[in-house]
Amino acid sequence: MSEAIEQAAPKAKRPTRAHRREEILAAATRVFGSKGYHQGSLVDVAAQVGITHAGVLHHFGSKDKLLWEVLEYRDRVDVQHLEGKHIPGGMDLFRHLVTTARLNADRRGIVQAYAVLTGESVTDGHPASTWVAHRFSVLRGEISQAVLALATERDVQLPDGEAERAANAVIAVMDGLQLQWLLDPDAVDLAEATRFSIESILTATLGSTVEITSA
Amino acid sequence: MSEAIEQAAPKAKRPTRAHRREEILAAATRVFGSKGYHQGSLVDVAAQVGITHAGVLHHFGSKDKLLWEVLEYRDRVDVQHLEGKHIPGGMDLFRHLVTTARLNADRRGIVQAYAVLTGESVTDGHPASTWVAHRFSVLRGEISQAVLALATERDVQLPDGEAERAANAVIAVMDGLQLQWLLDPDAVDLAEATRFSIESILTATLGSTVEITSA
DNA sequence: CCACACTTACTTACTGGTTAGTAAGCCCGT
DNA sequence: ACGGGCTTACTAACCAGTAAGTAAGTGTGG
Repeated sequence: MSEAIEQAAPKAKRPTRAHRREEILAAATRVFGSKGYHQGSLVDVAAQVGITHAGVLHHFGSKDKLLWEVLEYRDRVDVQHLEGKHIPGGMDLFRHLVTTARLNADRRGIVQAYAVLTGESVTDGHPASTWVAHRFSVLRGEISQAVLALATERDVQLPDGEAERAANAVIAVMDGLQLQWLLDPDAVDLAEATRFSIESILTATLGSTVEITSA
Repeated sequence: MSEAIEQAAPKAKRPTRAHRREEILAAATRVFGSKGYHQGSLVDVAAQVGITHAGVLHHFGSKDKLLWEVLEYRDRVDVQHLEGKHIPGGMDLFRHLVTTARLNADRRGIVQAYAVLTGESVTDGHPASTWVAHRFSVLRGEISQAVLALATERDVQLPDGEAERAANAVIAVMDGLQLQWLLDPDAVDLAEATRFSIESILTATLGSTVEITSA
């Protein structure tokens, strides 16, 4: 899917199609992140890679399609630091979530893009809404699975729907903390607050202290 | 502040200034909620009250000022169901938060407006960003105060900054749950999920079971 | 009590700006 | 020499804000 991203210096050759698309996706992530989808224009995106907005459309066809690829691009970046490509389960999943939060504290642009697009997605007919809804439902499934695994591991019998409630709370707290952190980075330590919140929810759900140790 | 809103049928007189402004604010809340601030136009707002966009500007001067008044309007609506106008402390505050969540489940428009504008506010130079940041800091203060009150009440010694961490988690979970609920109302029971999440955080923070009983 | 002065609540018409998308053509590398 | 990658040029739509005009109301002095 991504070959030939190297070749940085030698002669300023014409960029390959794949490389150019990657550049545009990175630029679009920055622009949509800092201005939102509707307010961020193709002209802005194009300017960042030194071409005109028609050049961007040449590669992506329409603004909507560009957004879709940006969202998929984020997914790719999100899991690229995992060794095995599969998402972990049980306690490893929560460790992964905290680790991601720690990494995110140094990737403001991506966090901002995610927050802005998620917020915008609740507007009527927004092109990102199905993507966000789908993402939530996938996360919900994975996290509630992990909660159930922990409960089984600790011989705890959970009331019906409790794992889903905990999963919703975990997702909510991560998104909410990102918002607060974006608006006032000094008020929230993203990684620490995420760890604290998830631990709290798991501890209360499982009825015994849960600690998430660093990876 | 609001006199002569009655007089429904008789002759279709000219609406008073106060009444007209109220109508426009309600319309703007709907429009900004369903389309966002940038994408929602003054023409949209004006059409909902049956005037032109210039008529809206006559009352509010500019789109930015209209937004500001919409945000203040939401604050007013938010606390109007409280008997005494002051915000409660201690356990009453958490009861209030859950009650508000329950009411919000039947006020989708307002929740949507809040979510959309909060999300948009993290974009660069957004007119709502200072309002949202201020709102967060006020909430943070009130909630951490309430957590401290509960801790004192139960003779619990909290580590330094623990009350603020809990407050951040509570705020985050409420915002995050609203997002999920807006995108998929069937996946989240707003009031129930809010109660569960806040109880979890408080229970874990205070080290003993906390239950939030209905008001 | 009523006419004249003034204010309020708009409308219509316009300005200057920005937008996504299209069409046609140019240039460079292969 | 040909095709991909791009530019220039354009369109049609939409935007917030301004200016000027109008009709309906309100207050007041005689």
